[in-house]
Amino acid sequence: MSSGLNIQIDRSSPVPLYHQIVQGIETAIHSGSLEPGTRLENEIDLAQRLNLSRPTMRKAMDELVRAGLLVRKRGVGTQVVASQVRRHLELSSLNDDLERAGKKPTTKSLSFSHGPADERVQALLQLPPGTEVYHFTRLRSVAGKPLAIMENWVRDDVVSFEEETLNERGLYEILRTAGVNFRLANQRIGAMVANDYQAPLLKVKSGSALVTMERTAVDDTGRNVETGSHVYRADSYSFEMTLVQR
Amino acid sequence: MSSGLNIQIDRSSPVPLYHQIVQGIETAIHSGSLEPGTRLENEIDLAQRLNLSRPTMRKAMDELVRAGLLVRKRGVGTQVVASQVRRHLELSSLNDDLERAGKKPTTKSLSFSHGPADERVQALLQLPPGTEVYHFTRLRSVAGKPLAIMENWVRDDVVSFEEETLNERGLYEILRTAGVNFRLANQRIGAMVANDYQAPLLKVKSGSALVTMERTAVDDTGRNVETGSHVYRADSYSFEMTLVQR
DNA sequence: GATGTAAATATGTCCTAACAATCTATTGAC
DNA sequence: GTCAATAGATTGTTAGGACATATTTACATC
Repeated sequence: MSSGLNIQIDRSSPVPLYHQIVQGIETAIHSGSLEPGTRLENEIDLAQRLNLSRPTMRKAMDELVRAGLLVRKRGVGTQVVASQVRRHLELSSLNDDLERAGKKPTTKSLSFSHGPADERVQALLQLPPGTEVYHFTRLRSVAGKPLAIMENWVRDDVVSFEEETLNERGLYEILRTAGVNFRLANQRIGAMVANDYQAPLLKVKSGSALVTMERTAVDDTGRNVETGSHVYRADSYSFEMTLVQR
Repeated sequence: MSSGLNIQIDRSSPVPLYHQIVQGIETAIHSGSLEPGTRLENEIDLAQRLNLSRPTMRKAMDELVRAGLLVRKRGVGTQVVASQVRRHLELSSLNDDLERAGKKPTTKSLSFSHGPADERVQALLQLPPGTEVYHFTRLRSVAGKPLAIMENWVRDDVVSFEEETLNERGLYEILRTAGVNFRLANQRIGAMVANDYQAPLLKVKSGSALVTMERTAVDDTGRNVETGSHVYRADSYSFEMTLVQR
């Protein structure tokens, strides 16, 4: 079964060629023109037909394999994965995720302070002596329905801002604007039951299930810029991800 | 600050060169000889010094960047990440994880059956007509302490086994032995509170927090081999992971 | 009919080479 | 002194080629 893959390559575009391929195949899969289970043409033919070198084609396929859209097997070929592939758990903020999903999240600041960090936060952010932190708590809602309580600590040598800003823009958006380029984050997902402080804020009964998430984010200079501890209503939120065998 | 990185390369080894580099740098970081924040030599020099081509060196570094151990910045250089990097959330089973951690998990089968799948499982596994499934529930404990209740469905055209086998070996181990090569998995992590069935099995009070995980695993031929729905005691289990910016 | 062998096919690894884009630090002009 | 242009350093992208290794298929042999 030949794939009949037809991708437009624009060599004058600033978008790297391999990324154009990634987008092209992604689109073909999501649009249904590449059905699950389809075997792709082999790398060499495909590269030749699109006037690309094999390394470029391979780099594109590598990305798709890592993203979980394709499966490769030596000596056999490359196949479209036969499953509804979920978006990879990306390094993004809740705010971004919601906006991308077409929702309109609102945020309300519950507390805001600026000063020295306690020992735990100092260790998590590996703060240099003298560096202080912003510490704040926010309630995020969608369509009037509370979704998450978010407590965060941000080092004050990367950005400076006021409490009001947090009501208008997402934290990651603020940090990106300030020139912070996030590269990776360590996070831990668990569960707890809502206590008497959380329950009324999230409009759930005390004792309801909550998803917890703790995250520390690192920027491209290697600094631990931000750490946070969030809780989500379990009936409205869960973490989806695709794991790929290395 | 030069890194003084010294890695032994064995060209007669069957282990790919780029993977030897990955291991070498990983070891150097974990052993402390490459401290967090250290700038590595540039790719070209490093490749030359180890008698490798730059693409090979880059491939190794790519992996380490994806694994969250290194951070690269164009025009600047490559740095060791200044954070305690957690192991990436891998495509592995709970049993594997526990054994790797030195624990000795025990498993008790709670139910076992073989027959046609219901609609939901049929869709999740994209079962071809006529294919049936094994359906079973297990309780996993560590040091006598119950940790998780695991309900799984496995298509019967990849493996055949008995209930007793599940008490002795992990599911993924059984499947791998049967020649299944897992490539990726889609999973969703959430939370719930323990109901009256779960609570006594896990030896927690009804209403305690549980972490939930649903997973469907795909093998190297693109088949959805297995799907499962697990619950974990929230006081003993959480999911840790490193997210990397693409 | 079962079994082993070889060829065809596909991905995996590795190399050399060149140029582009970005960031830093320095230099020079005003 | 300040700001802009520039040079150097470093990673990012792309090309083309060669050989290795795994898998399947077809064929020959027993």
